[in-house]
Amino acid sequence: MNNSHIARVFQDIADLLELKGETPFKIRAYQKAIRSIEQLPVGLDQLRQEGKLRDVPGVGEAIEKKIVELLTTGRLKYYEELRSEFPPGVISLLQVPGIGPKTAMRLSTELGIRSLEELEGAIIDGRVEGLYRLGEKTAENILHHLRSMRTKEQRIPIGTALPLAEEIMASLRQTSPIRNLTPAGSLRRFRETIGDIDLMGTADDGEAVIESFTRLPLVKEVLARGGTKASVVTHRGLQADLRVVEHDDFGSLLQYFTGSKQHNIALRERGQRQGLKLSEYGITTLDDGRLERFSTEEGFYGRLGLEFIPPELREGQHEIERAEEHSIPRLLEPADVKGDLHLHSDWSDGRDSIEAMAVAARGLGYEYIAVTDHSRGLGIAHGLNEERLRAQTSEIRKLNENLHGIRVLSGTEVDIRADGSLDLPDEILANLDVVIAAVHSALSQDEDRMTRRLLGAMENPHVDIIAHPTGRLLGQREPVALGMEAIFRAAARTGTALEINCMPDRLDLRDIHIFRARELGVRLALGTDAHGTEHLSNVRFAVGMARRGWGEARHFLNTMPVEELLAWLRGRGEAKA
DNA sequence: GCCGTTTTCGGCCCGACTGTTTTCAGTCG
Repeated sequence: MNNSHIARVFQDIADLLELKGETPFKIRAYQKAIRSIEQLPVGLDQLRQEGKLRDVPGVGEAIEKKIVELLTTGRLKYYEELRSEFPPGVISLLQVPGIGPKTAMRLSTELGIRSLEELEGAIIDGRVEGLYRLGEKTAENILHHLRSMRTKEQRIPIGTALPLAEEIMASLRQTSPIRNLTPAGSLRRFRETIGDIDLMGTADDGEAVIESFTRLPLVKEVLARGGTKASVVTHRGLQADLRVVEHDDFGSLLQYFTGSKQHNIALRERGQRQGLKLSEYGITTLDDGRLERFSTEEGFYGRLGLEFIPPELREGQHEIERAEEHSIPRLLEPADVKGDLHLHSDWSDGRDSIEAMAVAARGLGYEYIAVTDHSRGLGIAHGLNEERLRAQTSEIRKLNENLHGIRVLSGTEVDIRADGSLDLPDEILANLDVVIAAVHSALSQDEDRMTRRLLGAMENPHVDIIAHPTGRLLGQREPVALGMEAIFRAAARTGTALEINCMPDRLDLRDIHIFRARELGVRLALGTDAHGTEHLSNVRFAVGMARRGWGEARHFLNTMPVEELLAWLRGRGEAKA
């Protein structure tokens, strides 16, 4: 029973308690615990063994007991009893926007509705609008949400959302007098998936800005339009909201709309203890009812005695305590990255030549790149055999004599075969500057086998980096079964770096893994896995993940200057051997 | 159900919108 299973059980419990009409505080207590569990960088089973379950924010005596019961028996008596109190299918009605606990219960008990299909039928038959306090408009509204749930994509990868947001912002800046335009919400916090695009800005003439926004070419439908706010649907079916606020309130509002919800709740609870009431309009002193407004977030946090908290850390975990101590680390920034350690050329399945990749990388201000084409086992990707790899290495040597301002390192992305052996012999690997190893096949192996497979690769003294360790593809493929804690400990022990793969559909390792790996002293490496020059800038997505994992420049290989990096790579090989 | 620079008991974030109301319940972010 892993963390997400347990979180799901608690989510069901929270929903059921809502249906039951339990006190909101009890429900919130569950929700707080759920958020914490979802963001936990270690397994609950491990915390239990260490006796640290109660250290998890929101886990007290009762929830701890329930976690232990779930871990040891795989079941939870309280949950089963609670479920038996309600007709089957009621919980599913809560997924529909506009349907809360009260409505769900009435639909279920008065009309016998047990599923979303039955709900749709009942609305069409006109049975729903007959219920007390449920009119025609409400029924219509529910039907609309019900149908759009089917067609609308749930959350989309940040790799799709951010470029789209930037496109919107660029055209809005051109066509309207908006100032301070910036993303808010999960986009600004750099979550790996985004529900909708939230944008904010200031302007003297808010209405003119809103007007321009709703007329942008990529707007497909205008959902709502007011004097200071509008919601539109863009051509990809993604919703975008714009808020135009007064300059003097910009800090308060940006803070509020950046979230996360849990962060804001924690912040307000803290404010309350200081006799302050926090809202999107500012900070009110409870004694005299005086409202202070803030044009910057720094001012807002400062008023609470906190240092500025980078948006990527605002998840309601420990960031507020750290800001109180003024001990928030200086997080990794794009400018810290001095090179790319994972990319492909037209020697394997890349599109561009090594030289073209090198020139593009130089344009980004890099000092070096490592060419890490696939090994022979990946036939479909034109993997290199020993002979071609030797030829490539000598071409790189020649290239380096003629190239200025950038150094090309020789390397490979060697396949880790199903049996754990590597696809190229050690003597070949020994001649390369950088060796990345990765799993590309037999992805359904069980946890024990897969873990041993990766551990074996890490023990090889020539392997420097493990690429995309969990193999997940966002929204398409689950991560492979892997004992992450064992992987992290082995990586720390052997000095093998783990990659944060920058491909927007991978982002692998993910934020909570980065957090834990770093905690255990694992070195991390940023790799774009670029198959063309245009992919090199994807590094920003991994920088975002790194920041969410509280990563600092010192945790990453790519922040070293080239000579230091080469020395590290050589020294590490010797130490392992 | 959690939790403590007021508290081991008594609090618990804050505001807005919508529809169905005649003063507000329900839902959302």
